[in-house]
Amino acid sequence: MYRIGMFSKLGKVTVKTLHHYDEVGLLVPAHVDEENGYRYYATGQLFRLNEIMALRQMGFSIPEISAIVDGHNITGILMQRKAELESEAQNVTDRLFRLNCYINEQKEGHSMDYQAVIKETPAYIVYTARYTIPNYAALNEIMPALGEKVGKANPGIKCVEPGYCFNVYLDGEYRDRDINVEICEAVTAKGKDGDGVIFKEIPAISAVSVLHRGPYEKIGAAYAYAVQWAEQNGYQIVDNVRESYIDGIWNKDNVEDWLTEIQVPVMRK
Amino acid sequence: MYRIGMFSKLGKVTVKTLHHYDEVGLLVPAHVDEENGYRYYATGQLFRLNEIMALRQMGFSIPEISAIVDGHNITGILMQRKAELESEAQNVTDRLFRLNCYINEQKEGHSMDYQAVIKETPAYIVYTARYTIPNYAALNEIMPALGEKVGKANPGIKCVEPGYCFNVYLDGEYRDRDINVEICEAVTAKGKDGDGVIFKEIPAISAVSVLHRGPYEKIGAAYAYAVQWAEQNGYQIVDNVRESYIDGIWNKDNVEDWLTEIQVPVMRK
DNA sequence: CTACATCCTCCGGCAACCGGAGGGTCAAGA
DNA sequence: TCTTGACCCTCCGGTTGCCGGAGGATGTAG
Repeated sequence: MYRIGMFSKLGKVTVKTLHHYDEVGLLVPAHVDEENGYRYYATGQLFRLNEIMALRQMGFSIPEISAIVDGHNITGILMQRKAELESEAQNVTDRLFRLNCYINEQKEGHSMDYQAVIKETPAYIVYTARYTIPNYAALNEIMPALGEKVGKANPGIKCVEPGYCFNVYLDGEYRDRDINVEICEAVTAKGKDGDGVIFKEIPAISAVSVLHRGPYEKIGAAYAYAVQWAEQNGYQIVDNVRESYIDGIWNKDNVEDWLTEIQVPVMRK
Repeated sequence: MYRIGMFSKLGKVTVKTLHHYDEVGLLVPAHVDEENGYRYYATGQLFRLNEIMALRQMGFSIPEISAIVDGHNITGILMQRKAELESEAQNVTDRLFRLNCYINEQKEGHSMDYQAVIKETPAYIVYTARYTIPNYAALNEIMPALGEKVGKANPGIKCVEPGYCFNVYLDGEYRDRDINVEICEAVTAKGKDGDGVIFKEIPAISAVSVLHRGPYEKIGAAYAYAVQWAEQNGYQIVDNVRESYIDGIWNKDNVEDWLTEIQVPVMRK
């Protein structure tokens, strides 16, 4: 029987770790002196310690290790951890890829015009209406008119502004004229459909988010960047692109201050 | 200017996170009401928020992000993080491999005779002497005699027992007769060489550690397991194998209680 | 005027320990 | 026999990036 310091050297762990394992009941000393509280370990406990360390080195948590060494539901925990590790591996390579993209952009020095980031958007209830518009500027008339129309037809419905008004572009590719667009505005509850207006619930998704500042004519670059970034980083585009209007003609006079978010719905490939 | 709740929805982060970023100075509100402490954010701050989120998704810490977005020593931090991520990727695949090994052994059901674990051994000062012994049992006579001899020749030197007496096997392969062995015993300071005894300092290393219980004749299996495990898990053996004697004839009568640790010095391939 | 949503500031918790304070214990040397 | 130094104990706070909740103030809609 050794005192904790010696046992810690035999097992190559710190005394603090042994204290901790004692406290959580993972490895309790073979004997504890009742007078002074000294912990005494038997050499045979090195087996258990070695197993604990082996499992720790595979990344198991302490409760998991407790379960494994005590023989509870071993296979389940093992398989779960395996899945976790696999997704973690995926994660790390993703991060590495993104970091490399970032470093490259940094080097090329075009001063980071755009920043892509993955965001989880919640589910919304929206009303929608489809249009084919000649150009982006036409939105400035259509959207307020539509809002008013829906508001009148459904008096109880409240709009969940801001940023929760967005458009979905139905064309597979970017274009700046004769655009097929579905205007969506998030509301608190479903109203009744009619007059080209449809209420629907759209699910929560992950999306690549890119912010664009300035007039809508130049938004193609942000759009292109987001799509390219998604492809490069191993994401698959799973739905039409959305644009969410944050600042615009309704609150900013200067076109250069308009702010729009591009959202490209994606999934892991 | 939006209050924190709205801004958190625009940016798809929690209010708690914004509080935290304010507290650590990473993203402070454009304006704070002096009366009630309400935080107000400008839409333009979404750019900074997006950059922060992008960097967080690459795994940077908050101090690192602060440095990056404020433009300090960007390249250094980026490269460092890249290196970290690469070693992390290595780490995760290693873990995964080890876990798979473990799962396989579990399945094959030979009840985990041995457990391999990587340990960091510290540097020691040791005295050494080389012998060719006919079999393991011969150690039981040689080792105490050697200890006594060295003790007499170097009165000031203390032995750092236990477990710090180990043998290094000079044969490249395992054998159970005519063994070339270097006996090493850790001591507190260097003494003077002579009579076949040499003091030396051995450096800290990583080693695969496997515990063996029972007589020395059966130790070959543990030895084999350790070496095989090291190879399978992508480690390179960088030095002769050591055996560290934890329990033996000096304190246990029953041979089945003898406890020995095999240490195979390794490095990442 | 009254809900109700939203905001504020603490405070504690999470995982697996580490570091240190403050104080008791033990063996060896003077 | 006393002292020194190594070792041991418990308790407390800190690490990272937030989350959850308590308790209380504020803002907005009906």
